[in-house]
Amino acid sequence: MPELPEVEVTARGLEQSLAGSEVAAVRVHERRLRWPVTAGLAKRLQGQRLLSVGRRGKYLLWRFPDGVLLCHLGMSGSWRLLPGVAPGREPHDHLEIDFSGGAGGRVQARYNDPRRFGAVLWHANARGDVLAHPLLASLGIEPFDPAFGGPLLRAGLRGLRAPVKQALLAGKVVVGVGNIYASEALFAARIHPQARAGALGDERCARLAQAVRGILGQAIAAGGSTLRDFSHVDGLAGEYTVRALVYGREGEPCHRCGAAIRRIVQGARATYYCPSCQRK
DNA sequence: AAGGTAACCTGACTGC
DNA sequence: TGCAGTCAGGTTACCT
Repeated sequence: MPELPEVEVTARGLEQSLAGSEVAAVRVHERRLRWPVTAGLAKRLQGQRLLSVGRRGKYLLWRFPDGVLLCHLGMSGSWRLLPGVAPGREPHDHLEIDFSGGAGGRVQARYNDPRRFGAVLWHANARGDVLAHPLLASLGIEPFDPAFGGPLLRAGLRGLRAPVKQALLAGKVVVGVGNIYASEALFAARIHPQARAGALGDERCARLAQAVRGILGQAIAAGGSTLRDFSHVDGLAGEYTVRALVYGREGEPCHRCGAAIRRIVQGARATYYCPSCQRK
């Protein structure tokens, strides 16, 4: 589920409803996520006012006066907002945070994560800037940073012998390109997923940078809907119809040239591409 | 030091 | 219907 667009939309939703309100209670039902949920989380959060909710890569950053709640959704995590003091729990609801005193009155945020690949960690301000946290320090540039573009992408890929698909996915050059969007961006840029990352020239890097930004931007505009599941047109006169052009379409005709879409495996992950439109 | 691979987990789906 | 096997949108840790 969660690639960058969904994380971005989640951050905006949380910030809109919860910023300015205060943590009234925290209940941790299951600590065993990717790493154990920080011990004593309730004590650290209790009574603190949520300042903002942002994002770095696919990490959510809940900023409080004393520190930052770092949260990653892994493969199957999600946050839901429930009005008031919502009773009952669904399977895989691992964490609940009750907020009060904000614009929306009492609101509860619940973290659900069937596969438990996600993370919920507290970073105290006393430990320094959260962006220097080991999980964040080596992340690539944000795709919507004005500095990101062909030249920076090319500089980042220089010298890499890995296939460009895997270089994108690694997130060391630019963050936010998940498995679906990697295939989609390469299709949009007409670059073969097995092309050597370091071999891409100025022009193809410029196309790829633009494709990455374009695809992610579209998905955010469409409300963070993930390409794969998105099958219906939304109400706005079909303005934001986002669908996968190659991902999950093995054997189906390419929308650009009609050739059969191929599926290969790179680093144990599926990649889809058009063998005719995309060149090494 | 870049690059490959195993590992973390549950659930949905496929084919016998 | 049941059961085994495969695959899933992410990332780190570890080995070469």
